[in-house]
Amino acid sequence: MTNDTCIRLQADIDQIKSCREKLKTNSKSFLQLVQVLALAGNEVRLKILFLLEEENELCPCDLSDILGMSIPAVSQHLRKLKDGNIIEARKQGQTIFYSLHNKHLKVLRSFFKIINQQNLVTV
Amino acid sequence: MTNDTCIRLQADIDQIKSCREKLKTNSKSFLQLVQVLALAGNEVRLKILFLLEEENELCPCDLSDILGMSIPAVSQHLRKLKDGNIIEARKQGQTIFYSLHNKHLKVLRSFFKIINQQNLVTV
DNA sequence: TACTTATTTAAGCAAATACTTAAATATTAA
DNA sequence: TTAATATTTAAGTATTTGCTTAAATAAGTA
Repeated sequence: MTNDTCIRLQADIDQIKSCREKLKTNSKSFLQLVQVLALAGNEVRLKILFLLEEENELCPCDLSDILGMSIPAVSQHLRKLKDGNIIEARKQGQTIFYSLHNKHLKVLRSFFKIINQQNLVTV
Repeated sequence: MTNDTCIRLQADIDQIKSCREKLKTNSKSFLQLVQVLALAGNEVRLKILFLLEEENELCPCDLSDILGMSIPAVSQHLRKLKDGNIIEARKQGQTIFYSLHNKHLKVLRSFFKIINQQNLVTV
């Protein structure tokens, strides 16, 4: 703690303590949610998630076609989503179908809801 | 379109077209939502947003104290949130109080709801 | 006026991100 | 077994991110 730390004279010590405790209480929730938000906070990945919700399952090849980007690029996004337990893979022959994982469906659905609502408003 | 493009033999052309259209229809919504998700998808910023919801308003100084990080670091996060119209500033003397901006309250509230729900489940 | 306080801004830098191309893996077809 | 297809992985790179420290603003105080 160097002397350039800013402790306001009027700072409410109790408020600050209470805030620290709130953060501590919810620390796990923050970590979990941040992970999902960070993954969904990328245009390509949000589109992938949205499409998986709409179409149930899609393969990297189709996604690459739909999104107009290279297969490795799509594949790397899928890997991140899979590592985060947000999507899961099903293999059928040489094709791999990705779909939304149950674990974070609730959170994701709240995103999709927003997308659809925004659409109703802005159009 | 190089020859290494992957167009599956069994690809459902209609499905792909329909997906492309869905993306186009929602393109604005994606951009808007992605911006919020990306900003909230950082642990420090999510905590700041959560605290602002809980405490109504806080200054950079208190946030730095609560979060245990330097003032410039906090200030730079606040700037991003302000640039994204997620928070707004009120000046009182030499103190600047930040609070959640109306524009994205709905989206943010859905995040906070998740945090609180997760907490009920995991504890 | 000079000093302290609250905050921002700027420059610098290490780490993370998101792509590219090329190579590796695995399944199916000839 | 060889070739084609679907996908992943790896290496390289430009850009972005999130911090640090130091300096600049701006408001209140002595």
